[in-house]
Amino acid sequence: MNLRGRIVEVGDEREVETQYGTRSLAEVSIRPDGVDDDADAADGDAYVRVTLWGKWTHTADLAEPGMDLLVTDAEESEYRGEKTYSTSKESYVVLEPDFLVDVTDVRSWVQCPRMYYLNKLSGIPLNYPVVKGTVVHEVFGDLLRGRDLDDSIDERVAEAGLQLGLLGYDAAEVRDEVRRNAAAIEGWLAQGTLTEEDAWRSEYTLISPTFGIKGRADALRRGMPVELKTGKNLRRDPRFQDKIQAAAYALVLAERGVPADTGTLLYTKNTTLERNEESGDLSPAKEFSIGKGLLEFVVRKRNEIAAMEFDFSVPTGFEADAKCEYCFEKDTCMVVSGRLNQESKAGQIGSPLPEDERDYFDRLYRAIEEERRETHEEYRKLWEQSAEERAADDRAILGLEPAGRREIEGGRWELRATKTDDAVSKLREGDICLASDGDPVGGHAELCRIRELGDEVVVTADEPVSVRRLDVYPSEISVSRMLTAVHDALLKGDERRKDVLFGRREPAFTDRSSRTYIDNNDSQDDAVRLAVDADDAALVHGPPGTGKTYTIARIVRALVADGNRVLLSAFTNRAVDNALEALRDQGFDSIVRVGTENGVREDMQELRLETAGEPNDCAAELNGAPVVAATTASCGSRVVREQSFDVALVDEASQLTEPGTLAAINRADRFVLVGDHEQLPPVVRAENDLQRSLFERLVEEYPDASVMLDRQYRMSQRIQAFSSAEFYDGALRPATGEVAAQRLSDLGIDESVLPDDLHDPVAFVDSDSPRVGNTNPGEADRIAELVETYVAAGVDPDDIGVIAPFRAQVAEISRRTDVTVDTVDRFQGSSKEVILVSFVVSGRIDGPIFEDHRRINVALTRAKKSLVLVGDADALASDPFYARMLEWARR
DNA sequence: TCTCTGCGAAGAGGA
Repeated sequence: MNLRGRIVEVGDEREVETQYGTRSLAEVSIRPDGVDDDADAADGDAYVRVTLWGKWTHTADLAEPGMDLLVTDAEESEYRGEKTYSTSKESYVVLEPDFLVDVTDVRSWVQCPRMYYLNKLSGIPLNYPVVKGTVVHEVFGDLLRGRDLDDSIDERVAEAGLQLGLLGYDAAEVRDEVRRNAAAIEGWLAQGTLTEEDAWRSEYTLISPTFGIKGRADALRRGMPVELKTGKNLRRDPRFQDKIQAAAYALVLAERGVPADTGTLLYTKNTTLERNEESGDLSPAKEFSIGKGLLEFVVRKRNEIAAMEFDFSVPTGFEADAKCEYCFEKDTCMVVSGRLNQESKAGQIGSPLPEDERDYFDRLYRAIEEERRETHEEYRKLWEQSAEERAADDRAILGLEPAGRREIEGGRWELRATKTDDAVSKLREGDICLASDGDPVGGHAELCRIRELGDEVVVTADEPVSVRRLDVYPSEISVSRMLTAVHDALLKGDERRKDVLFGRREPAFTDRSSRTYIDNNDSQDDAVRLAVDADDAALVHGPPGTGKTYTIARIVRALVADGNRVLLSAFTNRAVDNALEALRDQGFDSIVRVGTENGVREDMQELRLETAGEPNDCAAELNGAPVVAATTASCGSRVVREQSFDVALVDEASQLTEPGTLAAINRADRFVLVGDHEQLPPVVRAENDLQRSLFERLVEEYPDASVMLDRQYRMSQRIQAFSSAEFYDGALRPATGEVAAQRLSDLGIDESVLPDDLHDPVAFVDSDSPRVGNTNPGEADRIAELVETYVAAGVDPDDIGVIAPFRAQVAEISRRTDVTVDTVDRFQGSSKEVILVSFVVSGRIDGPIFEDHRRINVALTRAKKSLVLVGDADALASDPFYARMLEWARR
């Protein structure tokens, strides 16, 4: 049986005499899953003792109370009337199984735990071995799928064009080198033993809930893992860490019931001309047998990582017997150790960062790692939640019926399936997701890209799968990039900027020009001047409708005119593209847009940087661009990390975590942040230090470095009044009399046909209807009627929007009307002539979504001419803030 | 059960 629970107590290791001789053991007490946390120790079933035998005492040594422990194939026995458990010959002991360790991380940990840590912290920079390695891996996959070698090389090298160009490589030389590597693969494939195509699988995605491991095997050959290495190894055996990697995949396969006892390492730099020193072998392939002992070793190493991550500790390198003098990362290791004052086997160089910077690092490191755990939680849901729960959570599309497959170019597959219901999900066209036969973890699953998501679903994948279900596949990328951003800011960041970030120096400004940039709006004009004059940082506070995007475009133009290279960034693709649209409207289009094909709006595609092609051309396009536009997530990408700018301008800065903002501003000497901390804050999964944006912190710290845009062009006076008073100290005002006085009649609507209670630009309709979960069907009915009323009065349905706090209510209302219905969060940044807000609550106002009043500020400031609040008056009146809102709406 | 956008998904190397 598998035994799992939370560790309560860990005993010391000791030795006992058994019939097999002296053996070591350690006892661990756990509270098994399913036993109530409050259960008393005296309660017989509350705790269970598990004896970990032999080498598993190593894992006991890492264990701490509070950690989760899993013992597979545990043996049950009675000892003095008490039921106890112990490890058996078949057992594995897994610490914190929910912490999913990547196979490549186990590999680097085995090399040196410090290398694991450094890779995580600083990310792997753009370098040739990695780029080439990726290309060779792709060509390998193509060959397995039966593709022509030259076609594959041409295409795969072209795909890496931008990266190769930035590294200064020429396509022809790379093709030659890849061809030499591929020759080793081809030669091996041609040895004749591998004729049955069915025995091969390429790029196999594996997740192991039991062992807490995830990864992608390069290939499976007759069920055995094959790892490709683009280096050279002339010795008889595979390198130890390479074996570990293959063995980790074998472990996951074992969980799936298909144990692998042999692993193959393919060293493609071993040419058939070079004879193996010891064995005389000519083959680049090295096989090794995978025994239980090796698998157990992998699990113990994996446990070391999980244990270290559990308490956020930092490895020193002494855990391993790797020799620092041979390590490529030695210098980096010593610098990081020195700056962060970490103990390290390699030693330290340089003096430690000031204490407040190290505190900041520790705080953010912890917060980011908490986010990582939340991401792992998302993986866990893949197998913990039932299919129906996942579908209800919008994380899966179920009930697909396979409707054909077709082999496409490159030996890949286009898979079709038909939807049997109209359930919604987070999945969008262009997303990477997990397509499966219905069981995403234990069954056949492939990572795929969604091409079409209508009644028919079309995906492309490396291998064919009968698509019955699609699941969101979580990614750690954003978490990893946050961490590297913090690393870059502290360890590579300019001292001058750090002084500003850490409150040691006020941002400085140089009077560069006294010219007027915008002549009909003083605060916008001030904002542009502030940004142009900033030597360090400028902050532009833009409440709803104040012409933020226009101002941003004007700032960028002014900066470029002064000879600056500008990075234009924002949290979302939509905001980036909006800023670009404004720039182009102002006649400026020397812009390169960095981003995925899917993320970039259709009309901005022509600005998008081509990442595939002739290396020199790709690199020149990027390097020569005076303005580069990308989301902050993209700013953390390997390519953009290589770029430098004079100024970084970040929109939606109030929605960004500090690390998210750092990712962009790290690339530049100076920065301009634009945002509104009275609107939505960053969305983070865990409650931690990431909840407050850098924008908000700096606006409060340096009021003199900020300008608030105070004229709004969106709402009538009546609509803006509450927001202005509650959130902007009354400083927000209509830009013109026309804006202030606008009414539906301006659209040619005869307002007299509207019922009396809708005559005022702000109206309240008491729904007096009960909340059901996160919906309020009665309120939804009322909203639909109101929409009809406006449409009947002549309002264009496109001019009407409905906002609700919960997605469930959004769905409820969407079923009743065709106008745009969305959550507050998704409505941020846009507006409509008429907005109806559904509050859902009844009884008492509670729940986190109502506590953050900034969300309400967003909801109430989307309407231009008419705003209708629909809710339960009694419930709203129970809270002072909402009571004030009611008073305003009912005036 | 609160809200949710991004991101290549992984990729290398030597005494």
